[in-house]
Amino acid sequence: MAHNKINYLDKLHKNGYRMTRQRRAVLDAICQADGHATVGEICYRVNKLGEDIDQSTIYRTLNVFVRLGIVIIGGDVNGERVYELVKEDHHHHLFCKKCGHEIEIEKRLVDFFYQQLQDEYNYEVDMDHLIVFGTCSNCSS
Amino acid sequence: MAHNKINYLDKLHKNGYRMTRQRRAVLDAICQADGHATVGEICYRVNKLGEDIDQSTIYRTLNVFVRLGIVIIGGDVNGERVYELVKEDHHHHLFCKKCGHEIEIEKRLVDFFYQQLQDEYNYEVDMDHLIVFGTCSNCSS
DNA sequence: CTTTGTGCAAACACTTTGCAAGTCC
DNA sequence: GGACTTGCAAAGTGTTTGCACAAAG
Repeated sequence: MAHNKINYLDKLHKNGYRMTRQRRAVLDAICQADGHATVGEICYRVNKLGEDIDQSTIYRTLNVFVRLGIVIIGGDVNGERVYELVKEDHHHHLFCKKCGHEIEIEKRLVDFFYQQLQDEYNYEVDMDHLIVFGTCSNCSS
Repeated sequence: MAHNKINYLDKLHKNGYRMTRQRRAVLDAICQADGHATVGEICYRVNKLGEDIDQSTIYRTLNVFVRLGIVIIGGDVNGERVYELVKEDHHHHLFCKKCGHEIEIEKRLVDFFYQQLQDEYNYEVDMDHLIVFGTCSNCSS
């Protein structure tokens, strides 16, 4: 995790942004939430970390992170956006609907599939995120 | 499409709901929008159909449809929910994050990809629903 | 010391809700 | 006629923005 933070710092600096106490806290909060959280959850965890950060700051921070590709918006749950940390590895998952366990899909499989989509539909596919739902071998037996 | 509407009528009646001018119009509007639309788009199309329906009615109608499984919430684009008609076919989509438009992915591409996942990970993949996010050719140019 | 970031409060936008009047079966 | 629906207006949420002050490089 420490290693990742250096990358984040780099990304911020390279784009003229600064690293602040608040941004660090938001990053930590999302990490502690397994890399994905709503603003509500982030607030809660930030408070537990002993920080007191305004909601507007959290929104602005998240928007900066999205702009820099540090975080993506993963959809919404009950009208609340879910923000997800983009990690270097761990992009593509098989998600078991029964036990909730995730298996990483090998890059070469995804790449081939995406390449086809790109070619056939002239679509710029978002490489950050793919989740395929199903049932793992444990649960299906 | 007419065929589908009968199903919708059935679903409503079986659950104690009624078919009304407004609900028909909302259904038509979503159909005309290729089966997926935000509330804003629905309003626009409903007006073009010569109907004048209150937004609250549209929201209530959509919530009924979601409850009955006639429609699902497909995510959000810029904070607006995207409502999608549930159709028998049309399971696999490329979804443009910018304009919200969807392209169906040909079954053979998905099948090949899924077959690989099945084989390599012994995973029983859920065939119902795949959405790949990206940017369509219109929006990326 | 200049530029960027923060907190506060107010503004926005999307969605939901209470209630009286209207509509479907 | 009785239960379900609608329109209207008002209230709720989640998110964004303007501005003066604070902090980072």
